[in-house]
Amino acid sequence: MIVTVKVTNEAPRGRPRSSQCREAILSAASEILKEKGFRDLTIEEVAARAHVGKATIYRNWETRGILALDAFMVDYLLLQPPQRGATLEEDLFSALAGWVAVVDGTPTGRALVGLLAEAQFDLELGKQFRDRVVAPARAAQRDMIERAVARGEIPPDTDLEILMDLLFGPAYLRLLEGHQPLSSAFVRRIARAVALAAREGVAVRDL
Amino acid sequence: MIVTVKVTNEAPRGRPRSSQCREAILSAASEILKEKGFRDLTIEEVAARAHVGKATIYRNWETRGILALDAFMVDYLLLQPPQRGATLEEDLFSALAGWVAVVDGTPTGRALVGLLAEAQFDLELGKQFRDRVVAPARAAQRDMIERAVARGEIPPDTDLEILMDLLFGPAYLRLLEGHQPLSSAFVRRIARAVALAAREGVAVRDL
Amino acid sequence: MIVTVKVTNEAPRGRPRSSQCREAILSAASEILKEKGFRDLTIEEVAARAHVGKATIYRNWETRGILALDAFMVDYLLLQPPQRGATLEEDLFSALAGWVAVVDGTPTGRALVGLLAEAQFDLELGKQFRDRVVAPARAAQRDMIERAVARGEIPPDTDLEILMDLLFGPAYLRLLEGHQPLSSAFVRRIARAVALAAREGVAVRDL
Amino acid sequence: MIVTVKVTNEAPRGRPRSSQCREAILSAASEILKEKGFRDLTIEEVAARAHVGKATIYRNWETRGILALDAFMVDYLLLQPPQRGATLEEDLFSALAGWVAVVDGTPTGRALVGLLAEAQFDLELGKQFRDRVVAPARAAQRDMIERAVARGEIPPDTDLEILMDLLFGPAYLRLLEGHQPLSSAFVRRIARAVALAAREGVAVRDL
DNA sequence: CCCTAAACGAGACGGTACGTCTAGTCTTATG
DNA sequence: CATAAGACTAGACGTACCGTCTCGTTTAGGG
Repeated sequence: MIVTVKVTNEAPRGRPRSSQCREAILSAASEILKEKGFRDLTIEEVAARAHVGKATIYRNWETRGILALDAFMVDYLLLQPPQRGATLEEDLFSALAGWVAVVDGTPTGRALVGLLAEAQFDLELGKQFRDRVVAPARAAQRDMIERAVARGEIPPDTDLEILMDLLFGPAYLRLLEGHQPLSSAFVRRIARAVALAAREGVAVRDL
Repeated sequence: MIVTVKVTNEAPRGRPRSSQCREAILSAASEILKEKGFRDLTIEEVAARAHVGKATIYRNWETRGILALDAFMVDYLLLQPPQRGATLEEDLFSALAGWVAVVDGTPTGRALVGLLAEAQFDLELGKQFRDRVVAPARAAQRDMIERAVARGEIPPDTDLEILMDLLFGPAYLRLLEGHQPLSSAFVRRIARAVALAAREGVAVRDL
Repeated sequence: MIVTVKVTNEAPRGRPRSSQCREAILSAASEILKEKGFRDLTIEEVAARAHVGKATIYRNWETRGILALDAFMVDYLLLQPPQRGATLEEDLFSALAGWVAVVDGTPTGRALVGLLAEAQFDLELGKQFRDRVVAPARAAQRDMIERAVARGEIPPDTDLEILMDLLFGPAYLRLLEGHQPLSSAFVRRIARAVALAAREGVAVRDL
Repeated sequence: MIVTVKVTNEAPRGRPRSSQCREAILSAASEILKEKGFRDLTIEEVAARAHVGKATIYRNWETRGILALDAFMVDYLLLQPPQRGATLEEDLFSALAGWVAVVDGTPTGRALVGLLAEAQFDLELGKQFRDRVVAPARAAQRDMIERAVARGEIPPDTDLEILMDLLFGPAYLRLLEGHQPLSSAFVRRIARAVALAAREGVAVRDL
């Protein structure tokens, strides 16, 4: 497959790529992703539903995975609600509970898992997933930690990454393995444990 | 697809199924799983490498996923080392460090993720994954908790499930998303945080 | 493309190729050839009409051209009538008139031209066309010449090839270029001219 | 497809059609015709080689076939040499030998066959082929017959069409089917046979 | 010791989807 | 307004696998 990416800043020649097209393709892909999941999302069907030639899809997206990521982002980002509580534990709870609401038993959740699996092999997809999903989420969560530091709840050099991994990791695990439900009791306890660890300085950088 | 499962205890008629066959298939599947990952494991290639007809594979395994699970188990179980330390934190550390050694940057790790993704759609695979991978692991870990209870380190009605999710979840997350390395500093801090939470009774059942 | 042709006389292994299949494909191809001509005969449509996978077609025929040749043969050979007259001119007339009836304004005629054009590029098709269409026709015509020799109408070492080219060439030309009709007056005159040339020994070998 | 044909004689508005363009297109088409033959001449490649938009080609030529005919004409006409001998047979021989030299084993010959095949389906191409290739050739050949009539070699009401079909038909046949070579012995005998037929009045109109 | 019946290898079968290519049309900016 | 460039819809190309099937060939019991 060949995807030409413009590098120079010459004047663009020929017919410009249609944004209508891109939107039709994304919304078709999004539909299929919800109905059938990532595994059964085929370029052929996206093209048919969007009334678009297959070449137009290949012209705009390098791989099926990256197309699916774009389609996934629409729903995933829209549903992420920001929250601000009085204590770190409250913030942690609402962040995790919000995520659980979006992914537990939903098409979005299944799509997320499918993308993660695909990203193990499609390295470009992995990179984009980190840049476009993980990094923005972490940036948004940084504020939560900073406010807790400002309140004096936790040490100033607390490592955001470890704390967020401790918070979301257990939930990812239950989402993936399905061995236990993502109940609100679970969310509450995880938030409490993470808050405790943070307060006790387990996550400070120079440990 | 039709897989006949014998229920009655009649005498088996005809040529018995060959265990040589099963082994050849499993080892071919295992090879491919390591070389190319779950996504690129095709029945066609397994059959060719094992010098076996495709029907023989379909006769013995319901789906590609379950075949891959069987192939995966060989490596995954062999490499799981049991450990017994002096404190809960030591035990948690060695358990997590052992798991990380098996999956971080290894074919086994990539296979694990592929299987988890497939299990979102192949429900039977999900069930078998829980029964044959998750459940035995948890059973093995139960001893670790019980010894900590016996030593008086943690409350007696501590919930194993939450504790193990707290321990392994963050590592799964880093394995999946690759946003941060599975360093030994990471493992150490996670073990410390989980031990702390356990001691403080965050995971007791009636919370 | 890869088409395996058996050369050795080993026992055949695996499922034998289905003749039903071959027949269904040929009759679908024949239909399309008549309806739309060689240019618009696509493997895709043959497969669809014959309720057959595309791979089955590619497994049995090297190229679209050779498939079309096989389909063409059915009609072309069936319609070739043998004739025996009292004089060479009568024989020549009935041979040419028979051919004209089969190809003038018929799907078979258009198919013939399409195959000839394709054969300019598909050398294997050209070879098979000569072996399976031209050579048998010439063999059948040889009898006509031999009888004329036996009757003493023409010299004994008359060259069949030249005579037949003189007979059919003009008709091919009108078929191809369509500049003049393939009328029965035309057929009559051509037969007379060829008979005359033959009698006068224009086609003897050592000329 | 839509081809706008100007009927009125209004003053032309806007940028005039470039003749440079037409030439670039024709010479690109001619190149490809020689390299790959008619079957593999694609509008896409012509446009690319001529540094021309595809629309410009469609604006100037109705079909691929007619473009190819235009490209073909350049070579075909250039190479047709006129000849004048002392007898009809000499004239016939030199006419046929000249044609054979142009088409036997040459790209021009293969292009000729491709065009003839295409013309079976593209009726407009067939018409243009007759008007621009066949008709001028016959007009040129008329002189040969008239001179033979003037010399008293052949009857005055000899049918040019039949005679030329008898002359060129056999050569077309060998060109198409390739069953026998277009040797000079072949050309000589055909010329002799046609001259004989003409002398004997086989081609007179009221036969 | 043959008979029976299922398992075996091989690979053909009807399908689906792949990623590429070309057709013929449409839409920009440029001349 | 013609042009070069190239994006657009449409659909065929030849390939790779899917899961099923149909062969001829083993390979065990049970008669």
